[in-house]
Amino acid sequence: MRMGRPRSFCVDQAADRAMTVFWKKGYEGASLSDLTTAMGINAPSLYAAFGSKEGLFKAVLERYDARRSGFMEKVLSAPDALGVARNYLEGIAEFAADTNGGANPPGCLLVQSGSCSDAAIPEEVARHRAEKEQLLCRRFEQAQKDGDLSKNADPATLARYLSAMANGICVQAAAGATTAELLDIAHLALVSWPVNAKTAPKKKTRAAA
Amino acid sequence: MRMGRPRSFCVDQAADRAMTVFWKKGYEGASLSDLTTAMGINAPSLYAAFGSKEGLFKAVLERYDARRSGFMEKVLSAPDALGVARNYLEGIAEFAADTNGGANPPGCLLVQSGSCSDAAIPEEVARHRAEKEQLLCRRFEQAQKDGDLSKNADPATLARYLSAMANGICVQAAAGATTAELLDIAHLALVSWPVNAKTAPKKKTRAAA
DNA sequence: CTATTTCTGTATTGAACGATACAGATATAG
DNA sequence: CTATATCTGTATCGTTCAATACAGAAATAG
Repeated sequence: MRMGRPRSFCVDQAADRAMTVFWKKGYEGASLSDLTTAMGINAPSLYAAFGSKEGLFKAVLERYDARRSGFMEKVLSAPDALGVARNYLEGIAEFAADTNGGANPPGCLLVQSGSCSDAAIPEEVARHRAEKEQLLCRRFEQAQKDGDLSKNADPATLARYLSAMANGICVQAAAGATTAELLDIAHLALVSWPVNAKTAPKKKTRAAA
Repeated sequence: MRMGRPRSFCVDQAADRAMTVFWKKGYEGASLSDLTTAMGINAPSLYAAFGSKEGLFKAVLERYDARRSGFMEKVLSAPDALGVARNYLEGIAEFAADTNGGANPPGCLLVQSGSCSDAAIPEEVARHRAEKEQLLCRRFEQAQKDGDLSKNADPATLARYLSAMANGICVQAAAGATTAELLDIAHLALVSWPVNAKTAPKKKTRAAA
């Protein structure tokens, strides 16, 4: 054990509790008072552990990613590109409407804080979103090699499309849409998938794998 | 002219200047100091004209709607449902990436401020988004009567789909996507339009995955 | 044991927040 | 003209903000 008085709280648990505050109120809306109360610690402990409010927020984003890494793995492990897309959008639709028993508001933490007096915050959040978009893009590049995605399709565009759709679903969820409504949107979005649609980007029909 | 000393500034112009501040920094991030500086007036004048920071924000939202009412009219006046959808998404894609010569950031004012310590703000913004969604829904109901939209399609779902897509496009724009990228997304989203797709949604009843 | 290190709670910091009191300026009403 | 009403700028209100100083508590190291 390290020298000195041991920490009396769990950093991960504290970050989890801070997450719900940021989620509900946004970065600027979450005051230090809100945060320390929810985390069950005092301000000096927060600063010792996370450095600053921004440091805490970044730690929360990392924790958010860690929580949802299992979801992305499941999405990417689908047997073909369409399966990936379906897993992704359906998963987002269900997740976005899930308030986790009231622990968090509907929507997605990474789609909040779109603007902020400190521009570093929206940029940081956007970076986390872009990470997932890139995972999708890479997966679709592989799908093209595997032959389960049309050579005419552009993996980057498809990934951007899914990402945009997912973000839009989260906005709708935050405004109170039901899971069923979100799933309807997701399914409508999947109709345009190159393998399904007759009017694929750059016209050339291709047999399904 | 009214009794008393006349107002020395234009309310609409002041609201326009406040709009860019809210747009860049969000509701909470925009301080009274930021706002009065941009508006070129002092705090008492702001409070006399708008009542409060929240009152100013609501006035800005109304002004935003007024500015874009011409766009919605043009969108809704398309000859058929697909034309409406295309006008809408293409217009959003172009608008979202347009910084108006640096006057405003990319994205949409109505997609910012997703969370806030005062929940009335996200609700107000969501209400303004929902207004446009309802306009689309009504237009699609009319399109069904006119026969240029499949009877199997659900106008409300289609409107929600377009709205979600538009919001997603705005999120991508705020993160720095180019007009061309946004248009690619928009066009991909239009492929799923019932009139185009062979696999149109056949049942209005909600089905689980 | 003593010395050192690190965390804890209390109490507080200066700055910035949203919002006003006030007095002077400028209009109308009679 | 005087009286009244409304807007203007200055100067400031009390509150809350994010962030710390400090002293005591609780661990290790020798």
